[in-house]
Amino acid sequence: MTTIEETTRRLGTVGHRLTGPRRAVLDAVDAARGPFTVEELCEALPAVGRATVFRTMKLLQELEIVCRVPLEDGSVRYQLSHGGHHHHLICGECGTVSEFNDPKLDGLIHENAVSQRFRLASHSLELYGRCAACLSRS
Amino acid sequence: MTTIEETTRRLGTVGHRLTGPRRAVLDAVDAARGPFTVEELCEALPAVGRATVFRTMKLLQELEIVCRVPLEDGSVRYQLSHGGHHHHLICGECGTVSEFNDPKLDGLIHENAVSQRFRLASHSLELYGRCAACLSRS
DNA sequence: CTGGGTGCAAATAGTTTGCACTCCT
DNA sequence: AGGAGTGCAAACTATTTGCACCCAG
Repeated sequence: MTTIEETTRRLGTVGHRLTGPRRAVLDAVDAARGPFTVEELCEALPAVGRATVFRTMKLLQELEIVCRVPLEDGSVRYQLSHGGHHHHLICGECGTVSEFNDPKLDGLIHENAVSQRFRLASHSLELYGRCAACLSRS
Repeated sequence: MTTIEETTRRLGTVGHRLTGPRRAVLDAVDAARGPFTVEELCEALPAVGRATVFRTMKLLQELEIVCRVPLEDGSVRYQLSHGGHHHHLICGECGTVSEFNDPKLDGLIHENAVSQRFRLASHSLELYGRCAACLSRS
């Protein structure tokens, strides 16, 4: 099932409308190979209003269709997500962002919270460095 | 040794000047009990120019005197840091941010990077939830 | 005395909001 | 038909920059 089909279905079940602009944003997000900024999305969709792009991106984040990727310099990218809890491997050379998940890691994070008597609600972990492709290329 | 004394020394060794405005920013940072925004710092220091506050904060981050704390909503706070590598426990109720460090955790993060053939340069981990003080209060 | 540092104002970037209008369902 | 969704422009928040002036070393 494509992202678009799946999302169309999800939008419906959650009581949202599938409108032209939303479809356009979704297409653009789906077509993007890697991470992108809202600005880039706006440029790719001159027919869609800026505010709508922002509103739609917020919606897609809530639906876990895209995820927010914070870079080291404080800027933010977005990327089509596989959904669910995960962490990011962010390549500083090519910009590629891949997702990974490790229950052991999450467990250890939880243990730390417990030992500090902290009630953990969520956490975020980003790894910065160079991806395998860039390493082999150099 | 106080933060101010230590920083004065550090500024000198790295070839930076200890000026009035820098001293003022440093005093304000040192006086802050918890995390703060640059905006709050500016309000507390009407005599210091906005740009200088930003420039000084950037400098203090490089010297690891303060650290940047990204909140869940994407906004950013700063806080006097103990320096060195650490992670954050961020209380969504009182806003308190405490630092912690766990070599086992860092080790596991490293293992994940290795298994993905990713050359890890750095990473950041933030835990969001409620601190012990807030939990016992309710 | 001289270059790093500063203040100010303007510029830039990123995001949100008010409101009249549109169009899915 | 009716309310969710949209476009636009203006408002906002956050941060940076150009430039003339200043002062710590």
